[in-house]
Amino acid sequence: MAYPLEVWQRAVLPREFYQRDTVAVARELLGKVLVRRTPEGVVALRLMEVEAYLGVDDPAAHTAGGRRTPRNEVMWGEAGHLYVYFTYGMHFCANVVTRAPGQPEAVLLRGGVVLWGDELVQRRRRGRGDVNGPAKLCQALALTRRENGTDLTEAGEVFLAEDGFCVPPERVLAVPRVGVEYAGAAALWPLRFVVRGFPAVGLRSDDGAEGLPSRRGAPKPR
DNA sequence: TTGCCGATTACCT
DNA sequence: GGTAATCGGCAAC
Repeated sequence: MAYPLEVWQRAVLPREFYQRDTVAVARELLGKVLVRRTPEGVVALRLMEVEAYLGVDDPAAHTAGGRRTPRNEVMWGEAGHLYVYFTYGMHFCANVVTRAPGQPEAVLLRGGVVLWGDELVQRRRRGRGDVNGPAKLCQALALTRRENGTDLTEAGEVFLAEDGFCVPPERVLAVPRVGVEYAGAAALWPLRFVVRGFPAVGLRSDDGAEGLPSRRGAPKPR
């Protein structure tokens, strides 16, 4: 097959994709391809886990209550840009900005499956190839403060693309977000979206991995 | 200017 | 399951 980078470069997600409802964007980001180019090579990741952050009315968001600081400035701007921040003194986390300017909402990129550049990922992750967790994702893709504000709709050093891969809605799990206990009731909002079977932190990894209704137990969701 | 704590991870028991 | 590592953001003093 042709070098897949060429394929992804021709299928970059347009601005309009990001300018919609944040929950819809989050759900639809699952299955999309995050492409990262550096002098070291190309890494491509199929997104399997994300979290929605709903702006000023979401106590768990950096922009909760209308907070606007140099750090979260990108969230206040145009949709389709990358918001990267530093946390815990040693980690970076990457988000995709959604909605319109003045509506500071975003989707945190938490994990995925490496489609290209596995060797490079292994090197950056010190021998590990798993990309489940926002800081691991940034490490695997070499995303740092330098990439903060990058426009993801241009096929440059970081962008998101569509390649026809489809995640059926019934394979998407909606569960509470991680590490936001301080946000009170909002910590329970089911704004974390995971593709069933993806080995995400704090989730059973054997649930419907083959797309079969394997022991769909007691409570019937929905 | 100070001080607390975080949208985490890895490694220990 | 517990916790150290490690530092910048941000609110309060």
